[in-house]
Amino acid sequence: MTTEKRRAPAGAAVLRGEITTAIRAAVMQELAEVGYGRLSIEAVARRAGVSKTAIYRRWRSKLDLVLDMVSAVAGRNLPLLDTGSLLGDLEILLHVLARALQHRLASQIIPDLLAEAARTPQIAEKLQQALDDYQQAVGRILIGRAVERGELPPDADRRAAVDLIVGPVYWRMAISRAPLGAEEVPRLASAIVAALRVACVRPVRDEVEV
Amino acid sequence: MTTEKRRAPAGAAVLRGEITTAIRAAVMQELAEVGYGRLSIEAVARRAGVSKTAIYRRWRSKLDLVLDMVSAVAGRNLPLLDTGSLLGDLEILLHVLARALQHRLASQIIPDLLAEAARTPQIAEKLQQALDDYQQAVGRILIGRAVERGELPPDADRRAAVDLIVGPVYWRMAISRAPLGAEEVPRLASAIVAALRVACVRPVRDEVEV
DNA sequence: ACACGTCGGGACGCAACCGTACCGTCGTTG
DNA sequence: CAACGACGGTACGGTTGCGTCCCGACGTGT
Repeated sequence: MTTEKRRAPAGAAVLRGEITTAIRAAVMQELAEVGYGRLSIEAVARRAGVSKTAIYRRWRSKLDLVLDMVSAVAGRNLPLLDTGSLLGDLEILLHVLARALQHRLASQIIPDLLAEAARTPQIAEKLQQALDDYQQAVGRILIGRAVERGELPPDADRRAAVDLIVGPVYWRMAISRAPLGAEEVPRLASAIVAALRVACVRPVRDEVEV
Repeated sequence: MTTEKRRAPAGAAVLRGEITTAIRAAVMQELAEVGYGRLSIEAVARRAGVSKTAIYRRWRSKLDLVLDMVSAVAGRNLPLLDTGSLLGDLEILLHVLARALQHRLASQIIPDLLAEAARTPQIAEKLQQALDDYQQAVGRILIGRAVERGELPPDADRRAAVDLIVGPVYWRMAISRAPLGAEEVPRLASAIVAALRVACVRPVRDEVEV
């Protein structure tokens, strides 16, 4: 192939960012409205006011498109302030979670993709990775700080901790779909602290395992 | 219309139970495999080895079909043994939950339908109803007993209690999709008991905590 | 000012599914 | 034993979405 002089694309021959943005927004809307299973490229194009070709030029398939969006959203990790106490840190975290899950888009898309992950390995992988990162962050920062302060034993089980922290909020907001009043957060937070103190006592059994 | 003598359907003119059963099984399989969004009557018919007509004779639409199955499954409430202590009751419940969520069909169908509920009012209604029943059962029986025994204060907040009990298990099994070893249950149970003791102190506000 | 070359848009063939109408089958009831 | 009548199965038109191809438009670099 004599690709002697290959000028870089220029002029109208360049992806217009505004259109990419419009597509991304449309995907979010569609994802929330019909779910991943029924997500159709045509509907996305219609909603974005864009041609199908515009989408196929950017992503190879529906899966590619969604995977890209997931990593974009999941990439940014939440900042966890250090309030000086486990209880305070926890309250902040719960507020952030509750706020995030209050958004219509999030509360529809997240459970949908999590369900889809059970049957689409690529989605599962991406989400699992994002989830692991998140869990590690929570475990390392939140629990780690508490251990340093002496609020929790040093051999705390991070996985169990994350279950206890995130589970109730997710259940309440995304499954039970009942609002979590701001005034309920402190009580929930202190309950979780109590649970963590108990749970983080390592496998009592006859110890042995590391 | 002279509907004078109308003989009751008989002979071959009666729904064959075996076919109904085959359809139900096929729906479960399909639901797990492609989800509600992509559930197609044709695929169900194929898998069940049955004609589409057989399905349309029994249910008016896809929604009807699924709603029927949901109420059939959700109808049966789990028996909660009385072990004599909140901790014991809780361990039993957690084991039951973990066992139920271990089944492939359940762990795929439940999150899928819960996500779908966010956009299909009828499904939401059915599931919400089933969920409410379940939550009430747990709250009334499990928490109720604990209150009678004096393990929890009488004005316990059942909703918050259910969040703390079910949330972590659901998160672990259905979202994080990590197995919950039987040896972890006791620790989790005792952690939840600790949380309940704290959480069930009603809206404290400016009151002296116990 | 020209030419380059990618862009967005519309159209097309293909495949899957929906919901219905029709048709021969079959077991019970009188 | 004969006739009833709903059964299950096939066939059909209509709709929707996929993925591709071709074309005119357009704006930057030479």
